[in-house]
Amino acid sequence: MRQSTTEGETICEEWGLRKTKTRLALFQALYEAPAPLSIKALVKLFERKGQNVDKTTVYREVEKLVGIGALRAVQLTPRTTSYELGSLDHHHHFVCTSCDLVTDVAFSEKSIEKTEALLGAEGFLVTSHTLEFFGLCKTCC
Amino acid sequence: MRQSTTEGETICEEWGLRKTKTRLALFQALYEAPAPLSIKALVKLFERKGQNVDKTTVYREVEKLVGIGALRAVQLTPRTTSYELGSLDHHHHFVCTSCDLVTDVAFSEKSIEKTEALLGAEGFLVTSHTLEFFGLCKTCC
DNA sequence: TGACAAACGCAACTCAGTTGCGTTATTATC
DNA sequence: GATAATAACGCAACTGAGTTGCGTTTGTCA
Repeated sequence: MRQSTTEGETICEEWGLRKTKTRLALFQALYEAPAPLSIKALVKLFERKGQNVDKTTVYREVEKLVGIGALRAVQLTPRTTSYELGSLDHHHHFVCTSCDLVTDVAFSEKSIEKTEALLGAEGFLVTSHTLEFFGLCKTCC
Repeated sequence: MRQSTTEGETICEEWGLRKTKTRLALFQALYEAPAPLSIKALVKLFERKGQNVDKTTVYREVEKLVGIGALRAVQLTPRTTSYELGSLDHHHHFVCTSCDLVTDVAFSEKSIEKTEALLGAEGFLVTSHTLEFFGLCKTCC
């Protein structure tokens, strides 16, 4: 029985990164997760799999990986940041304000109104949205 | 010389709210500000005007006012929440990642791409945007 | 003007995220 | 396989936004 290559190992090779336990587990977890994960959720997940990792290590790891583009940080709640794989296509999220469920939303050049209508047709009731732009202003360009 | 009615007093009357010093100063500050203000910024502003207000009071005040719709909370940075008047037309924001300048962006049914092009024509370089939807999922509806 | 509820200040707290520092593990080279 | 360089790691202490409890003050209405 041959040893198969995990998703984490593949990503590490793509980015020329050391294959550490934490990093492999992190990529695997985010690859399997249906939605972005918070640091707290990641630490808990690793614990349940019998691999105790300090939160500081996870914070430093995601900071590095966001920096090189291997991960993306997403802000879906006021206080906590979550993370998803940087290789995913550009997309947005739907957050249920009652049960905290997070679903990916493909945007694909449609307008916000059309997207909301589409979500409505799928059974989601959209009550609000946030749209913020980031970049450089006139004087900082 | 007659006593003119301030913006804060008008808003308090509209919402049937007590005209407290903090509340009047809060509405006035947000009315005059060109962009959303954080709790820290508000406390500092009050201090500079010679009116010391405890941060707890400001937190409780904005919580109440967001609850009734007199204010809106906006999340433009990972850790801190800012506030703007709830009476403002639906709009979005441009955040300069270099100097933290925040500018209001009128959306008016256009697509994200058109809005980014418009901002570009005005001298802003948009490098990214966030779009998140909030509401109730299928099971919570 | 007095009574009542809303608003307030202060101290202590929670919790996400950060920093410093000494130790351990991964990888390239021998 | 041994070894040296460096990246990764764990732990403890810290920061800073936001919260809670509680006793006091203030705005409003009868």
